[in-house]
Amino acid sequence: MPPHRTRRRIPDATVARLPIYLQILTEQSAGGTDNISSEGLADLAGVNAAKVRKDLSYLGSYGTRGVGYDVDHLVYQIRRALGLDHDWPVVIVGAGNLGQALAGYGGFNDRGFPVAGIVDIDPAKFDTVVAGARVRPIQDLSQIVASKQISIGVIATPPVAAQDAADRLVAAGVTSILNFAPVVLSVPVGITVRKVDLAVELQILSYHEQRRSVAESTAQIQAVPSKRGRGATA
Amino acid sequence: MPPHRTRRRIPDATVARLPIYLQILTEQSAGGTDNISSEGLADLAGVNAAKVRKDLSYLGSYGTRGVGYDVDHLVYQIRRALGLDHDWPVVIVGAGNLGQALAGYGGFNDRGFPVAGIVDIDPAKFDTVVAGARVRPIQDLSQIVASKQISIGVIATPPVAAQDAADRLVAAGVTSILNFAPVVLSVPVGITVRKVDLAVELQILSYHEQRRSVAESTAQIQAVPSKRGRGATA
DNA sequence: AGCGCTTTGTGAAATCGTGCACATGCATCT
DNA sequence: AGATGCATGTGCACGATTTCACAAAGCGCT
Repeated sequence: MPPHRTRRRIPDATVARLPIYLQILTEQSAGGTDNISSEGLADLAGVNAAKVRKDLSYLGSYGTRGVGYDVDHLVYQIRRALGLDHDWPVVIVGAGNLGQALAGYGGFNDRGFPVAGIVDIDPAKFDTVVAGARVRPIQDLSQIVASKQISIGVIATPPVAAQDAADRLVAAGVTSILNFAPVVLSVPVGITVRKVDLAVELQILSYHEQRRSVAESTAQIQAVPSKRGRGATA
Repeated sequence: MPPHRTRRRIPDATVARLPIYLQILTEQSAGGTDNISSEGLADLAGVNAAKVRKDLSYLGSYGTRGVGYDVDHLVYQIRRALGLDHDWPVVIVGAGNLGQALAGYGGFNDRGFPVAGIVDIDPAKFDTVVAGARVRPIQDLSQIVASKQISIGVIATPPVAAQDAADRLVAAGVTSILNFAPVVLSVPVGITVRKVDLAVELQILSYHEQRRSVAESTAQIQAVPSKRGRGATA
């Protein structure tokens, strides 16, 4: 059996951090840094050094004791673990405000997720060109997915249309869905769904703001305890 | 002391789920349902009923044994816990593709986060009107934040400008930041940052897709084990 | 070649989150 | 009023994740 056989399952929490490391390492590589320690990477990512080492250990032993990690090699290994050694074309359902912005957002194409198609249910939108892609009728979805070997779909429809969009995507053969609509989708087992809800993010910030003001008004004693240092706060 | 004193700290995992419950309950309320059981809510949210009960128990004992929860009262309590009993105006930094889409995205205004201003550094964009808001120079940021009592800022700039945007927001007095730029921000302790990175989400999906294909090619034995049922997958 | 410095990789402990199982308490019916 | 049934609220066990702490290992210097 080949040396790089299927590694043991990587914990979800780690999978969620690997893209961050990847982004930082790519920047470092571009900046000419060719070696980095777990502590250096941890500082840049705003996490604990031990966590970085444990995360990376799930990929294999690619560091050098006393030295650190070779940046380019780490980039290669993380990309491989995440399945980023080839492009994953995506199809966007919904050509409204958000769908158009997503199609035009450079971050998709640049990072290995070219927009292979964008569909809508509204005939008024057909054939309008959004960021180089022509909007096509939702009836063409299956054909687009099949012909371009797409396995990832993005839902950018209004809430009421989201479940229908999901059903159509699944029927067309898509197995992963990124959902921007503020609804909980119901999908068959085996389909992976991730939800990004802007209002939810803001509401979580609201919670922290609210706590802040309650704390301020009730006690002057307890000065900001926050165990959080510099860097992103959860 | 008042009965609704500062409750004990709510776990992050619970805070992240409360907005989902809130959304579902709001829909249910609009649909005429006035009572719901933990199991009913759990099904709609795609989670375990015990988890729902435990989550809600952090807010207090607002259910009735043998009956369930009063939908409207739960909506009220969750809103209060999240600090949604008043609006939180937000300011958007960056009037590019994404910034414009965000400003035009109804989900902000509708859910208690009115866009109180949008600023950019590029003079060419000044005074263009985006979804009812006039783009203003970034120099006006402090004044906007101060005059409208803003505590939440949204960063929708290109990656290189994001740290500067964060510094300016913090200097202007903002204490919570929602960051859409794919960079790790460095902010003083006490500032809450949440990051939404579209590419990260896609990369996580990519990981699952990649696993799927590896699994398919190595073993036909192990049929999709997936302990995940219907509903959103993590 | 050996020594010492540095940083990895990983057991083990501590913490956090989840889900089960059931006693508790409310409402309804007789 | 008492009995019955049902769904909440929570103690407890389990699993996942984080953090600590240290032995193992590479590198450079003498």
